[in-house]
Amino acid sequence: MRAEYKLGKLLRATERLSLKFFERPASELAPALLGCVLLHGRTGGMIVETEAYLGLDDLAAHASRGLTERTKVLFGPPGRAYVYFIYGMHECLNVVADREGSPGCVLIRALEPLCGLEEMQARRNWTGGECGLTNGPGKLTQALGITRAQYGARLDRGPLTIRRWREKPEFRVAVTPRIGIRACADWPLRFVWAGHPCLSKR
DNA sequence: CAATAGATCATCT
DNA sequence: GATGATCTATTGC
Repeated sequence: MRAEYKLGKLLRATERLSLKFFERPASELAPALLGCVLLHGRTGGMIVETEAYLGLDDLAAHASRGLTERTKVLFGPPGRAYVYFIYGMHECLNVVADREGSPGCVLIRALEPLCGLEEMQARRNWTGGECGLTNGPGKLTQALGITRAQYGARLDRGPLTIRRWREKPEFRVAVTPRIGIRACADWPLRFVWAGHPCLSKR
């Protein structure tokens, strides 16, 4: 676990990603996003858990049902935010992967909080440990203030961005089946920073 | 501890 | 009209 960063210091310690970075299959982008930093406004954290959703053949993926009003951003260019509302209560953030027309995406499932902890605590009304702020897909969107208002936002720059460290952290990646789905439940498409304390609960 | 229930609504059948 | 890429509180051992 790292100490909290001031926003300026975090920005200097990291660098922008190009839109090209996101233009690869979701199964490759998902592990590549581990260790990157997700920022929204003055709040943010390091990505420690992701899941890949592949598209038409992956019946667990929203895009497998085809192009609809909700999923249209998945069929567009990569590096955009796919935010959807679920269980009448939660928003989930995905990163659009792959080329235009190939609707792969990566679900961001957990962060290590790095920046704007107080603001995140207030949004979550949370008084427990730091990891509890962002160790789940619904929790992290609430903590960072991400909603469907960010649907389609580009992630290479702007208020909602993903950046990478100038000095890449060392860690091991573990792969498991995805969580909370029925179809394709045994496909090994969940990627985690092995042993990290901020992973989501089973 | 683990299991379960309840919250709550956009989306698709 | 049923379901769901979830979270929290509560119940039960």
